[in-house]
Amino acid sequence: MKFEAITIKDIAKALGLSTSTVSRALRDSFEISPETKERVIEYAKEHNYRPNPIALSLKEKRSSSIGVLVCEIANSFFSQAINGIESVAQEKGYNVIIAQSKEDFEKEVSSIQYLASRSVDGIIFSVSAETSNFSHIQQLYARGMNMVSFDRVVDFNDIHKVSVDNFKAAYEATAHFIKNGFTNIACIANAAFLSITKERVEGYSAALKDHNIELNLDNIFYCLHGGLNYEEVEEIMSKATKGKQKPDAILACSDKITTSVMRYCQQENIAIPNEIGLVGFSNLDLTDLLAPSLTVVRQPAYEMGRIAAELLIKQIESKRPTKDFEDVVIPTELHQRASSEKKKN
Amino acid sequence: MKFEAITIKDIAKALGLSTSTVSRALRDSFEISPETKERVIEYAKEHNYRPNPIALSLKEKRSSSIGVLVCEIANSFFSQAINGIESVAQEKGYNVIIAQSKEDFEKEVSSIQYLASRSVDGIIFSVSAETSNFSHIQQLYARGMNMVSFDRVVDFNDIHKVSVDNFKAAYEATAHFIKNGFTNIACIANAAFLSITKERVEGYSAALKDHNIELNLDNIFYCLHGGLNYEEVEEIMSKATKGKQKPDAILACSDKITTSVMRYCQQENIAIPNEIGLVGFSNLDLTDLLAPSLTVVRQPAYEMGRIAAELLIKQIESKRPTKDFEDVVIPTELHQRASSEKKKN
DNA sequence: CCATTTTACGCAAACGATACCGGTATAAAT
DNA sequence: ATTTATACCGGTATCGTTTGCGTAAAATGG
Repeated sequence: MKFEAITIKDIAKALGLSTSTVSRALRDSFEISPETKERVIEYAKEHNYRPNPIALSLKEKRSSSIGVLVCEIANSFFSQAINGIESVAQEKGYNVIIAQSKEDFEKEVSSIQYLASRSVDGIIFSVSAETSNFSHIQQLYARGMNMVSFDRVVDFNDIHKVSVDNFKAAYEATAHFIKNGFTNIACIANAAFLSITKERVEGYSAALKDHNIELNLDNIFYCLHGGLNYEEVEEIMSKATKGKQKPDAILACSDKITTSVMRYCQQENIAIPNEIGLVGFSNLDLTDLLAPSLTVVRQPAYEMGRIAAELLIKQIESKRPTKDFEDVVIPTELHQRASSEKKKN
Repeated sequence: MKFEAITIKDIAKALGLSTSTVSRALRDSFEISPETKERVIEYAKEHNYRPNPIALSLKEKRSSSIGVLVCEIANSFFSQAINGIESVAQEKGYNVIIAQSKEDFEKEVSSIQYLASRSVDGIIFSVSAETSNFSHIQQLYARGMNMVSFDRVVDFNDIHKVSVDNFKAAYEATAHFIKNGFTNIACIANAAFLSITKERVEGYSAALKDHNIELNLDNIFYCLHGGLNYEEVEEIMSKATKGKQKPDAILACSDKITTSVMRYCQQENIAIPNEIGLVGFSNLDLTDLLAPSLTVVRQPAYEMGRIAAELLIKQIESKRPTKDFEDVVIPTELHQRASSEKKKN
């Protein structure tokens, strides 16, 4: 089945006019007599005429749509970010096309190529957990595609970036632990080469150092697949809690990891926070209702999405190549709750 | 800035061929000599040629993209469903364009019109909480747009529908309450005219009847805005719990409502399940970790998304108009946990 | 060696909308 | 009566791609 809609040609034929006249009448050109305009507009309205956006795209060399590449839509952080992106896009007359990498490098490359081949005017992307090489992105960017790097940002300059202050977020969370009396704090992070991972681990390390706690590299764990599967976190937790130097607190550096850690502790009957403290990055809006209520680092995902979309659309609609690249860094919020309160002994 | 990519014309000019020859060479036509093919393909590869999908769309009268209209992306049910839709779309070579109604009727109408004007080959939609009139959808559908009604389905026939067995879901949840000793069960549902609301309320009512509990209409509450804002649920909860016939259990009929009810109970220090039992529709994957662990009705959102996308794409690619319309009804899962266990007195 | 087939390619139309470059008809000005 | 201005409208190229048709040149057959 195909959806056949009325075209400017149909109107022209029906009214005995040329397509150019119809086009001008619809665009309210001064060269068309009021009567003709009226006839055309009436007919168009009656037959529910809409200009074919595809024909326009071809002519204008722009599609009025932007692509969004994330690892997974069904993730509170990303779905909130997409919400923000969609809001701005809607306001400015753009479509949003989504693609998922599922933390798979190959899928990321093919998705971005697919989006690229001129079906979108620009791309907002957060790289997959497997992405340590950005050449596919850099090439596309060099060829003139408008792009905004977002959340897990790239390591090269001259591109708009929107992210949170990951260093500070992890620093504050770690300092919060220390202030609450935890000393042997483990950090379960995402894949090691991701920007967010590096920054968070650095923040974590810096906080330890500033509080005169020696950094133990065995306390830092990486999830190669971003904690996409539970088993990954399970293995790490098993290793961490069954070692001789069992940590008394855990900083979980992603939504998925946080949830998995909590689930593991429940399954293994590890009491939070008495046996082990927990602070997690999470954008779920019911972490306050968990048992125990969870101390979280919350990222302003919606706002990040809005900013990224605004930057991208501004770049798309700019006549001149962008000169000043923004590196927007947004603060996170630490919500202090029960999971990180050490019981006084 | 504009992304200028190489076209078939550029290749033709560079190699001293006509565009038709290049086109045929790239499509491996038998009319082109092996040497010419080789030259063209080599050059195309070298310059990273990709056919312009917009030009193709114009010619083929299809865009290879499908639209998805939901009320809100940042909702676990819908983001999981979109995940499923995107998976199938990706497999079959389609783009996914998303739009949000934000539970607003006007926004739904404009979004669907926008998607419609031939920029998508088909639409998967779940209507907004404000939608009681389906004429905008029916008109578009009658004009030949491929559509699949999903989750909150329409009330007319001859269209593919994908939903869960809402009647049974609510029936089972209510029966579960009764079995556990609850008798004065309230039901907080979505907007009254939604298909899911009607079916759930009917299931709830039927379960009461089958267990010889008289239906009290004052125990049924509706959220006009689908519980999108907390205040809506707060008001209902306040009214429900401060009445003379205070319910001893609540069936919360959507993700948002469930979370809001829990939050209200915590704020007002209403003990779950001792003071009030709770079963909620929810697709969040950590409801087992809540305090208390939450009895939920879980909908197979990912699977629903996949089925809807498969039906839609099958319809799009079918030569003949669809005759047999599917009404796919998928069972839900009742996960029994602490929030609905009445303490024996 | 000529007739016929085959091979290999080019031309042009088509998809829908726009915009430049015209053209014609009427009316006003000279 | 001729020119000029103005108001209105049409023709056509364009965007990138595919495809039916046409046709040279080469290959084949007798």
